[in-house]
Amino acid sequence: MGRPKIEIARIKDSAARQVTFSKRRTGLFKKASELAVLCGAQVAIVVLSPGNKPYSFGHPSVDAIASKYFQKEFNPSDVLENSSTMEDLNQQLDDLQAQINVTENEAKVHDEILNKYKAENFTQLKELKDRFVEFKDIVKSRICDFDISQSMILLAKEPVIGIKNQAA
Amino acid sequence: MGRPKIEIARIKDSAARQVTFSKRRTGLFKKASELAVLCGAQVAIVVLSPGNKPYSFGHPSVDAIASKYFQKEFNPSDVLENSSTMEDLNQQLDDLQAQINVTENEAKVHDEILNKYKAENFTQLKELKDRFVEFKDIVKSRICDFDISQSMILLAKEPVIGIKNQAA
DNA sequence: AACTATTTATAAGA
DNA sequence: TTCTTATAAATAGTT
Repeated sequence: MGRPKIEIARIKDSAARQVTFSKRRTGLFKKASELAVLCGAQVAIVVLSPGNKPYSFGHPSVDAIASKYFQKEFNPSDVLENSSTMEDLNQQLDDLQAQINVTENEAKVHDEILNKYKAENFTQLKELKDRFVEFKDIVKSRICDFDISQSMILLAKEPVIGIKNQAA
Repeated sequence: MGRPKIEIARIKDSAARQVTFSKRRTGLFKKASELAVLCGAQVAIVVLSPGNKPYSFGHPSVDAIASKYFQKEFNPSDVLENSSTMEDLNQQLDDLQAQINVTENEAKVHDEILNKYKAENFTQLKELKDRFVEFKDIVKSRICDFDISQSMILLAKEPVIGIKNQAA
């Protein structure tokens, strides 16, 4: 970067941190804008400063992108009964297993390229985290979308107990 | 940028556009990560490709930042907030993010121990896969056992949510 | 998936 | 803060 190479770690000096925050936030938004224009992509960014002050960038808008992102294929009416959803889940699982298998095999072959696969696993890990977030969102939205008093639920490691007792 | 200076306008050639999308998306997420770490900021990015395929980056998570940004209350009742289930999910997410952060930092420090972390990531990956399987099974069992239109879905390690509101 | 020439981003300093 | 400048980092086109 500038003259010195810096390490990516929290900047201790608060004035310097503020300056860097301002510069890099501007740079990030510029990059986002370029990505959107060059590639016809939609990009939404929300940045919260350490003091929780929000800054946002959206192309076309944060709201539009957020609603797409959070709704996705999971609308209250067609969420889980939709067989394609289950197929999606199965497909995702298959893909995941395939990735694991590939990684496992390749890792045995070339010790030299372990680092590369390490990086790929890391990406997968982050993607899985996002998927996990997604699940949580689904749960949350389901709870929001229906009257709690009408329902019972359950997310269980083991199959659900007590639902039938609701009527009782 | 590379050899030629390019103008920021939609790339016409679709193959080239895809390549640029991939490169710049990676670069954008890296910049976002650096901003978050350097400045202690929270950053969420959602990118939708022209084909609407979603990619996301979140530090600590898209979900957490979106919740703050939109200031949404997700609970029609306040049951959820007291739910140990949601807390568990959030805790798991936090742990996951923490693991990711740790790995990310450590990997930069000691190249020599990359393989060790690789192995740990791999373990985490498999554990996540198991968790994903678990989710899927839960979903599937719920679909089998209940009429979706009459039900709500609840993710809980224990069936503790909302029962008390039934009478209300 | 690499390479590399070049542009772009930016850390310090003024 | 804004501008400057040296230098690190990103990346467009190529192979």
